Amino acid sequence: MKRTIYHIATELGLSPGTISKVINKTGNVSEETRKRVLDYIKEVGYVPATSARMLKSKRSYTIGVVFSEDLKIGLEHSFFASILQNFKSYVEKEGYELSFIVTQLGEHKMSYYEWCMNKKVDGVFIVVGEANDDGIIELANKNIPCVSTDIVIPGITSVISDNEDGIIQSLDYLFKDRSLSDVAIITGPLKSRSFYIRYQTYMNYLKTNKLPIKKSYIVEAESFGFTSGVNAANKLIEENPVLPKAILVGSDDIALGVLKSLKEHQIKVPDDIEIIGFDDIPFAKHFTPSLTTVKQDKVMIGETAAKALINMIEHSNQKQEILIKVPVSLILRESTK
Amino acid sequence: MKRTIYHIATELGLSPGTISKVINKTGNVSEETRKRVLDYIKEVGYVPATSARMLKSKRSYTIGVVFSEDLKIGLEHSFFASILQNFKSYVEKEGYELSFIVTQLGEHKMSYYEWCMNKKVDGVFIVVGEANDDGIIELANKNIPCVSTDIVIPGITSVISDNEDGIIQSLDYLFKDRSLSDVAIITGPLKSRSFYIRYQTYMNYLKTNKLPIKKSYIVEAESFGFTSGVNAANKLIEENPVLPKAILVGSDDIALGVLKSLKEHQIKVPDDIEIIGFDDIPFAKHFTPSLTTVKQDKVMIGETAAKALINMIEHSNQKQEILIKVPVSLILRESTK
DNA sequence: CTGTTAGCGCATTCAC
DNA sequence: GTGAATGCGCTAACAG
Repeated sequence: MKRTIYHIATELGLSPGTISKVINKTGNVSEETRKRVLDYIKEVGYVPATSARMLKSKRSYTIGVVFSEDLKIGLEHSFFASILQNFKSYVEKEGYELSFIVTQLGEHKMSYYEWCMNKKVDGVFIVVGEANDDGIIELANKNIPCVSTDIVIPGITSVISDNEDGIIQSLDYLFKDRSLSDVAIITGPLKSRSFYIRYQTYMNYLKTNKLPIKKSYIVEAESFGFTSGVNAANKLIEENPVLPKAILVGSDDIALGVLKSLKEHQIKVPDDIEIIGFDDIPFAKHFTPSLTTVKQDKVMIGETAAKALINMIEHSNQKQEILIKVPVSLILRESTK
Repeated sequence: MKRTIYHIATELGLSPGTISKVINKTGNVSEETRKRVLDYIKEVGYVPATSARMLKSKRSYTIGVVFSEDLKIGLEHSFFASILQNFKSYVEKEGYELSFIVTQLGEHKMSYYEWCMNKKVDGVFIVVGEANDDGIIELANKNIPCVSTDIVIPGITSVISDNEDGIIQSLDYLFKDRSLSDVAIITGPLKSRSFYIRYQTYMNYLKTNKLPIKKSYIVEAESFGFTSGVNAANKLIEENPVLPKAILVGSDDIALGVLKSLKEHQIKVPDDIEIIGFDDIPFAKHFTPSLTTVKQDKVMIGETAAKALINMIEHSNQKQEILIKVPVSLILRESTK
């Protein structure tokens, strides 16, 4: 049977207000009746109707997810999907649920922020989106708890892998442990922030360590995928009669393409050249040769973001621009010696 | 500024009821005022507060998504993620949004169905779940529009790839076009319905075509991934001094593992043995050798499911047990000749 | 400590 | 064709 607080109030000989109080842990209720109500509620399986509660209390225990499709990065993208999955698991344990933010409600087009107001979401998690997207900037400027990953947005908390450290670990390994001399880089599109940071770190590393910088050893892939890796490697090979001893690659997807190109050119990995990727996608360890790479901790990213957001929702509500860096680790496999 | 129908009513010199009528296309409103209201609404960007609307109208324009985590198939699983993505794109165009169904709301544990009632979702899309899960069975038995994919549940509409046809196409190719004699099968865990159907179809094909069935040519992988493919292939090789001419593999993930094992055993693909997978995962075309496989149309599955569900929601509301099969196609690549 | 009451913003009668 | 009244189920403020 469908019940309201009124039903359970009369059934218990109490008033609706009291029921509401015990449910919301607010106001004074004697321990005795509190327990009585709680027991009864559990017994009959009563749950407050979310819509009515939302109407009054102006919140929804729901977190909006920005997963823009404009970038044609959908849920198919395992990296983001995985972060979202881990985020989801965590917030659900805390009693929140997820709802995808859309920019259209029925007929009406609306901004992310309008949608949030309309749905009364408690906070938003920006998984995929562009830092200069108007909708996202509006969100950042309004007073609604926000956490992002991957992209960094002025004014809001971001949880992101320690890209710098990943590159430094890789480079230390190549230059120091392996004592190599020349390390090239094949980066992903530099308009993407993460790729840019990785590239920057590489450049800085060479500079601060007074290592030679060779322009032809720097190639920017035209896109994110395997094929662009193949193309980038082809270009590198073409332009360099003498190849570097190692290549740092901006992402595993691209790196696997690089490996493919190398194989087609009969260049042996890791004997002729060593390769290090970034991400540790599931397939990295299955490829032949398996790929040495910087592992991003998707579980920790998702959970850290979840914790940060819930904390903002339940406590401060204070928005602050923090960059939370999640540690990465270099996984050594066959593509390096 | 935040508005309610009352605001816009007074601003227009009308009454709230009238506004409501034009928004909901109900009752009689003169064409003139209708237009006036519509225009004004658009101008000021008014959108009815969902919570209030839900409270009254008992619906939410939201579709619940069952994406059980019990099977440890999360959003990371690209096949399901992709279907969900395509489903999402479609329903959003139609003005619906997605919300993940959870079984816990705050403190209270609840069933899928209770959650649906509470959230007043208009329908549910079962992406990942077990056919014999109590929660799912309850959903199927209640009067709420439901569509599933991958799993088939008594009483509800399911959208699923034409597994039979995929296997028949593969087998026809191998036996008829290529005139091979022996084709083995490495199937995924048979407790999974899709794998079971594929396996069944293989057996039936051999039987009806009076082809010899060799027990050692039938291997069930212990799990879904790459590694289980390696193991299964190892087992097949071990048990068969004389290898089959081709292997049908239950999924691409497994097939790539099989290719790896073959490579390690110095068995040439496709010269010594030909391989056909199932799914057409993104990586299938990048592997060396690239994998011939049966492509599942994730776009069509997602969209077909969306259409079916929206149709149920907006029209019949009649639940019916239908199995909608989505065509598959054999993609020829290097792993076959 | 508990009960009463007034909305939250909208949709739906039922009058007009 | 339009407006006023009522209630959806709940919370919060206030009385008692």
